[in-house]
Amino acid sequence: MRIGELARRTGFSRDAIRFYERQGLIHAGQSREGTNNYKSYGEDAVMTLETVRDAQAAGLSVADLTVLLTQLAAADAEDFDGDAFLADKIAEVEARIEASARFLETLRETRAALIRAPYPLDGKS
Amino acid sequence: MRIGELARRTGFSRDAIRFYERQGLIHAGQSREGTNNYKSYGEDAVMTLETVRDAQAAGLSVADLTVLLTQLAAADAEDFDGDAFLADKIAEVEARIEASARFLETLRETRAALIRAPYPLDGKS
DNA sequence: GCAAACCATGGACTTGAGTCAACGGTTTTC
DNA sequence: GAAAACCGTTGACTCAAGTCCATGGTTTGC
Repeated sequence: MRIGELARRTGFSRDAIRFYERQGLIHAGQSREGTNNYKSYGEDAVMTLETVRDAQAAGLSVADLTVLLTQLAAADAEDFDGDAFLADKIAEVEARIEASARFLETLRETRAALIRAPYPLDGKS
Repeated sequence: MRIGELARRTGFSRDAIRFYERQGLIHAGQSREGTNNYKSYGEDAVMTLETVRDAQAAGLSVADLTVLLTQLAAADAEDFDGDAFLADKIAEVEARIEASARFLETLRETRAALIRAPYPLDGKS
């Protein structure tokens, strides 16, 4: 598919997709027709970009993602030390989820308090 | 306490703390002695900054935090419509936690696969 | 057959979240 | 009583993650 369809299907802008491609997150072949120089993306690009979306929500940088994805692709274990990186990122994401859950609880309590007492200055009226 | 202690106790840099103060996230009084112009922060600043740390992990911007904190302080319900903002942020954080959990699962599966088959190119040796 | 919609490339620009450097004043410590 | 460590302010700078714009070529819809 071409970049427009990929953009529609993933919700990323074309410019963002091009940016990710420059960073090595996804790869495209040339249109087999050779007549134009349009790039052509496979279904895997959709999957990758969906993962990218989740990873961003989890706080990973594009640089981190690039390392992860290229290391997974070339998982030939000579550089299996990528496991340390992986373990690192897992710990990071776990910590971020915990912090987020704490903060979510704060938000919920705050909201409950506001709803319970919408007019806190009204005690003696 | 002065900014150095606040920095030590929260793990934020002095510059970051000053930045948050400029953005209205925390507030300081002047040192009561008046002899110098050092700012003086209360215990509440420590709490606030701890919340800020969690909120950042949850993906909130400093601008969002400023709105939340000032709205909570001035929760006099004339502008109770802040509830909509609150509900919004709650939904956002929930979504981010779910995406993060999905991504975490991906990371874990990846790691398990790598550990199970550390030398995937070695099938026939 | 032509206008509208699409594509690639390059480079400049933007925004958020700080960091850094320089300056001069203050407090602490030896 | 100095040197080291701290403080405030200002303004320039950085870095990530894109966005925007211009230019020029290609495809598609009517």
